[in-house]
Amino acid sequence: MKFTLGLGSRAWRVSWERATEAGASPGAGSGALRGGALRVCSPRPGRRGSRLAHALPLCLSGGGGARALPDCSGPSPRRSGARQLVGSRTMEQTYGEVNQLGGVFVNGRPLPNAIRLRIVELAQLGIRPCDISRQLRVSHGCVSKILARYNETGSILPGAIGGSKPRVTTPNVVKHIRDYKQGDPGIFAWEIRDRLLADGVCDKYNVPSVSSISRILRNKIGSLAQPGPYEASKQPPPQPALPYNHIYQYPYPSPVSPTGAKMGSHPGVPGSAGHVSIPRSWPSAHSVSNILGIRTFMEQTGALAGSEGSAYSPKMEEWASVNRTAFPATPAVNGLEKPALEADIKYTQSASGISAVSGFLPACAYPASNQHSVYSAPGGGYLAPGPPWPPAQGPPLAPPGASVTVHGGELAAAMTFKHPSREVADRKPSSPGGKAPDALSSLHGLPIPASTS
DNA sequence: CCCGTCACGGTTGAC
DNA sequence: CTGTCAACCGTGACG
Repeated sequence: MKFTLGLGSRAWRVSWERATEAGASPGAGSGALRGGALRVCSPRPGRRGSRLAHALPLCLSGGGGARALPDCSGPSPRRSGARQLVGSRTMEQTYGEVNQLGGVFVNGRPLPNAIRLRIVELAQLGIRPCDISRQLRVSHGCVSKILARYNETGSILPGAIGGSKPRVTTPNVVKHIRDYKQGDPGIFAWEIRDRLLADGVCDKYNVPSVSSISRILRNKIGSLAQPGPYEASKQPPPQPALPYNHIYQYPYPSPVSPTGAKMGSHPGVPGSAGHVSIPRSWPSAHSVSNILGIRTFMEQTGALAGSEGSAYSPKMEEWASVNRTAFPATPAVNGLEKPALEADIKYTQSASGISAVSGFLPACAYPASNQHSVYSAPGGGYLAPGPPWPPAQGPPLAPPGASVTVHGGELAAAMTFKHPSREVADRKPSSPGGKAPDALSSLHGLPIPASTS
């Protein structure tokens, strides 16, 4: 399979190659509606139509002032008609769509980590993907994808969205090229390339192409008789990676411990009869076990408060290195692609705006910042729209201890990464009888529906 | 019925 | 500031 988003290596053009750009005809409706989308290879007769055309009003933030910024920044308002807003205030519109299962999603955006986590969690409990799909109301394709990725990388986090491939011609590289050139004016670009590799300045993944080197020689070196703009000023030139640093702040707005407790498993802890053999010991802070840990509300609040702070930096870095070490060119720091946290960041940022959870929780688990708020349906949370699944009867599958109901708050909280040191303490022993909803039952005084099914 | 796959329309963020 | 590009997203249908 492709999709090798390997932990360590961030191949920018990974295998997940798809013909994408090829025939994408922009314009049509949102994904949900793209009924007419033509499938190049196999035209489907009747693609489903507009069932989703209407979006649901999910609440959203009412929260009133919570959001730091008016969401203008969100997905461009008024893009496809399909998107819909869920808010009452114009500025706070958020967009969301409902899939066939009744779940809410934001086209183009990753599912909340809480959901992702839940998917993995349920899978480990032995629940079949199809059931997970129904329970969480996430398309099975998505469930499949997330589980596949998890199995492959050990991470439940989405990949890096947006951005550009890190530059390979870092100041350091330029400097070396210049040195080589100065040392041997007649040196060829390809020789420089070889030397960069030989000297360990670059590796095969980030060595500049010959043409790039030529360009550097022509544009930079050529005129650089003296200290280049780079080193003169900044010693360690900003590595491309830097931009990703901010990611490390990873507060997830919603606290509360999720059922994470339920599994409460460390990589090897009893509990999940994971059909997904994942007893991997995943050093990452994002390991499922860690993730399942819950941060305390206060902890989170604090984190949120200091949005700019480095509440989680240490950990994140740790994770970073684990997760994305591979990009040689970009040293450690960014080992972590912003990517992973990206989504959360957003939440984070907005959260910070909210100042305290209090603001966002009442109505929405997430600060209503643009799309994200979509996931925060009031009370019901992500699953809100639509009848409980299965519709009328109890969940057929859920093992006793694994009721899979998801609460909005829970979801939001699920992904909070707790500090390792607290992990154990915070975790509740999983109780066979249930997932300890109590932890979730109230948040900051707010009652959260114990269960929806 | 299940599930892996992939086109699609979408968002994001660096340049 | 805006546009472009290339990454990723989840959905939904195919097989």
